[in-house]
Amino acid sequence: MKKKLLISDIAKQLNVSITTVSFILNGKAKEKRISDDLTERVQKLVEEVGYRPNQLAQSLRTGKTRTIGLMVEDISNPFFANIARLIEERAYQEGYKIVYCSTEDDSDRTKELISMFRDMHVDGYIITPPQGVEEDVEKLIKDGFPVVLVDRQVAGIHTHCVIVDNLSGAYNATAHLMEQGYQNIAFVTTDSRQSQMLQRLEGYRKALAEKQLEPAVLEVPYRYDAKQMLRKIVSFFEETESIDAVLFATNYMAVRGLEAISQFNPQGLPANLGVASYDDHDVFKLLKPTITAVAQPTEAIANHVINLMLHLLNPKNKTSEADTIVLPTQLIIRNSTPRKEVVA
Amino acid sequence: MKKKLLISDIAKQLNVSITTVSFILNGKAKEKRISDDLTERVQKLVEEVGYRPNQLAQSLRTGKTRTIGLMVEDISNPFFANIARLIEERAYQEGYKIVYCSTEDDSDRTKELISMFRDMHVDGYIITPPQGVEEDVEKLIKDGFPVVLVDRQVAGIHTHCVIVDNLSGAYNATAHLMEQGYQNIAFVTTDSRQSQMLQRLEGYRKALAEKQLEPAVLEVPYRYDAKQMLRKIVSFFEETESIDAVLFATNYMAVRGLEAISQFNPQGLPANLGVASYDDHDVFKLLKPTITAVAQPTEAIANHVINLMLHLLNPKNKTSEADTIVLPTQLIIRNSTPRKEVVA
DNA sequence: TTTATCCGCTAAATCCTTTTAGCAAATAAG
DNA sequence: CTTATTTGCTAAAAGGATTTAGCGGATAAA
Repeated sequence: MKKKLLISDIAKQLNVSITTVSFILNGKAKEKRISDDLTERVQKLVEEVGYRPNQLAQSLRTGKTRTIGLMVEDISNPFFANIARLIEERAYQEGYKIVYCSTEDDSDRTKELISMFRDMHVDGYIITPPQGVEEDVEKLIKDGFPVVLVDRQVAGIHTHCVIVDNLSGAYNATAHLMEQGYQNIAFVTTDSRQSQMLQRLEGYRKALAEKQLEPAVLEVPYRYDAKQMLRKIVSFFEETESIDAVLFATNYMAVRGLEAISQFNPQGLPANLGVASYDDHDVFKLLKPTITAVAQPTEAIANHVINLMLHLLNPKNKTSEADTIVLPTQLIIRNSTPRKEVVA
Repeated sequence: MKKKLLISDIAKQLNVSITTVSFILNGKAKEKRISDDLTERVQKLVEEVGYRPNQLAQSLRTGKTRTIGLMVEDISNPFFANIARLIEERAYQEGYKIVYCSTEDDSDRTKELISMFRDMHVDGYIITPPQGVEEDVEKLIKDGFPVVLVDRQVAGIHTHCVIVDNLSGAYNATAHLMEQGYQNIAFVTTDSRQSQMLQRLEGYRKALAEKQLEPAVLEVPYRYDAKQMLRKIVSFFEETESIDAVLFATNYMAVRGLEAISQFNPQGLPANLGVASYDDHDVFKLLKPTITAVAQPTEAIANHVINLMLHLLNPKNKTSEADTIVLPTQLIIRNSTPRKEVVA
């Protein structure tokens, strides 16, 4: 295990000062009027011996770690996993590392994680905020850290934010089901008061109201595990028999819900049932009845988020106004009829 | 933005030396014979003012970051996302952070990531290694870093390793299909030479050989995207019409493959086709024909990995022999008949 | 009485950079 | 011929902790 090279080793080799080497390595050769000749010799040696500055020492001195903290609700949820993956990709290209973790939508846990990230000296924060962390996040902002919220907004936090048009998404999905002739459309959602969930509910209600149809909403407690959720959905369907179509508020609820439904029909899902889901899923196209889905623009979300963050991290940019980016969803219609895709 | 507290602030407040405070905070009060009285006063003040040591300074001095680098093939793959999630959970409990990233099974990328992790001074490495990184990983080991491999082995790397019994898993799935009466069982896999894939292939071949059945293997190039993969599978089925059952080597190939199959049957998947998949998937139970799956013990994998890593990170433990842990899979049989689960 | 040991704590070195302030020699300006 | 300015580089401080080596006085052992 050969011992790590130090900047002093480089300096000694070339009979120059540490300062000079540091300037050159940090691209300040010109600014500090180091001769081109010396600049080259230093760069050549550094290259040859493979010297790499100690990042801890660098960070200690500069206060920057070139690390971004990413807190999603659940990294094992494909929606977040995909976004994380795309953000990570871009971040690495720009010389940033990503540290991520799952909040589980728990405010205490989230507070702890924020504090952990502070301890780690991350340069910026990307967060899908649960309720109840307003103060902690506002504190981050007040302390001058770049903060970008994703997927949901929280009243009381005034910062940059990337979300999708949940209301229209749910509205369009519901409208589509109505166009197909369904009259008793249920909405299965969670009981959490996350903004994106409330907006989806509103979109559903709005579409029904326009046709004077009655809403039928099931709120499954957020903390329910797969089994409990399944049971809850089963009994909901038992109680409200007239239902002929369902809109699920998330893809994992759709999966669980379809499982519940199939318990009625050992032969499989009833072909006459109308099913739509907020958030698409790889396997929806395999199911019968095929499932219409509100696809979220994960790539666009990730791109906007990381662009915003990189912009904020660049000291050259003045701190711009907090702006909210709302991205459109796409309704992916999967009927027996030829499939079309329509921008919502 | 109140300025950060320093250890010197604490020391000054109590008229003691920085050293003393440091000893107390690091649990060396007894060892260094600091009086109980002073120890308490220091702890009380630290608590009151909320002092937290600067981790960068700590790490610079100690050389430890309490960070573990986790490199999986693809964090957006549910199998890895789940493992990552579980590992993260335990790591946080033990005061370790996890930094993770996706190798995409690309050796150059992986080498870069290893080098990045070194620069970050992570304390340990958890890796799903692609081919071609033997030297780099061996170097890590030689330099004294704890390294644990997951999901696959690579010849030439001699270190701790947690894998599953791929051969038996594939063997059991194939045997099950044969018991159901299927005679022409295809195996759809990737062309990558990853150890776990080769073992699955071997399990499949072994089962067929015992009954003198002919194998029919399709290797889809690893770099193919969803569309290309689909096309490849479609043409395979067209060419080999006699096939009456398929074993897919991964769950994402299964999803793609089922899509391909359903292109023949606009009504849905043919009910008489036998389908099994290595790696289970949330939605398999919704499909017709239901899909028998080789479930991997994600929780056990994650637990073994993190336990091993924590053990290695503990300086009290002598460096133990490199050992390979092989975990059993579970064959989840989903037939029209009542579902049973059998340990493989 | 002398020597050794223990007690309770601390000064200073160390980890490895970046950055501020400035020096000595050479050139330009007055 | 002074006095500024520029040039090319550097010494030393700073960043915030951990850790080694040790100090002066009190007690115990010989």
